Amino acid sequence: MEWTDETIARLRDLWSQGLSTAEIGRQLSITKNAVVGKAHRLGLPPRPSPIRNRKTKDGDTATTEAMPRRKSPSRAKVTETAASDLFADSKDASAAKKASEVVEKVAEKPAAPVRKAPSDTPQAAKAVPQPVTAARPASAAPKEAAPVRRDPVVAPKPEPRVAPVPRPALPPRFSTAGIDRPTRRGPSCCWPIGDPGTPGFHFCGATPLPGKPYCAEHAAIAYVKIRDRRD
DNA sequence: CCCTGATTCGC
DNA sequence: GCGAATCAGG
Repeated sequence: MEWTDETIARLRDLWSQGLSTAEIGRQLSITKNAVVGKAHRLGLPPRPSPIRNRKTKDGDTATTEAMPRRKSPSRAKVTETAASDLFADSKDASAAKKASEVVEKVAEKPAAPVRKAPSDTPQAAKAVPQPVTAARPASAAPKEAAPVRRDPVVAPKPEPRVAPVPRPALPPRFSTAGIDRPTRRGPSCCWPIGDPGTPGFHFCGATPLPGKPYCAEHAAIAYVKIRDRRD
C-alpha cells in the first residue's frame, strides 16, 4: 500500500468522521487491518473499542493472570524466550488510553454505513448516498434523519434545530479554534486542506455535490471506482 | 455466526 | 513502516 499524502489525508478524514475501520478500508480499497494499523502509526485518536480495555489501569494486576498476555500465534516464533523476563519491566503508563475512557459515553455511532463509494459492485449499490455529515466541522448536526419530534402543536420553527447530538467537541488536538472554516451556512465541502492541528488547516468549503460531503473537485478524488483504482 | 477495533510481529 | 493474523468484546 502506498500511503501518499492524499490517502493519509483521506484516512484521517474518514477516521475523524467516525466511520468504521472496515468502512474506511472499503473506501480506500484496503483492508481494515491496514486502516487500523496506519491509524495507530499516525497516532490517530482511538475509537471506542468494542473490547475491554485490557491494559493500563493503575496496578496493572487486573488482567495479568486471567489473561495470557500474548499467545504465540504460530507465526510468532519464540523470539522472546529468555529476553522476556529480562525486559519484563513494562510499567509504561498509557495515558492516551485512559483519556479515551473518559470519553466512552460520547458514542454516537455512525448510524449507518454511508457514503459508499460509487462502485459497480452490487453490494455497494444498496447503499444510498447520504449526506452523512457535511456539517462535520463543528456544531452543526448531522443526522437530519433524526426522528426527534418536538412539540406536536407549537414550534412552528421553520428550522427546527436538530437533536443536540452529543458531538463531543473534537479532542483538543483537533480543536476547531482558529480553524478557517467556511462562513456560509449550509453544506460545504469537508475535504481537509492541510494537517489537522496545524494553523493553516481548513476544510475546502466549496459547495458540495448533492448528497455528497465533497465538492465536485474533491468528490472526483474521493470517489473512485474500485475497478478504476486498480493500477 | 456476524460485526467491531486492538495488538502482535514477520516481512 | 506495513498489514495479515490474531485476539477479544458485542
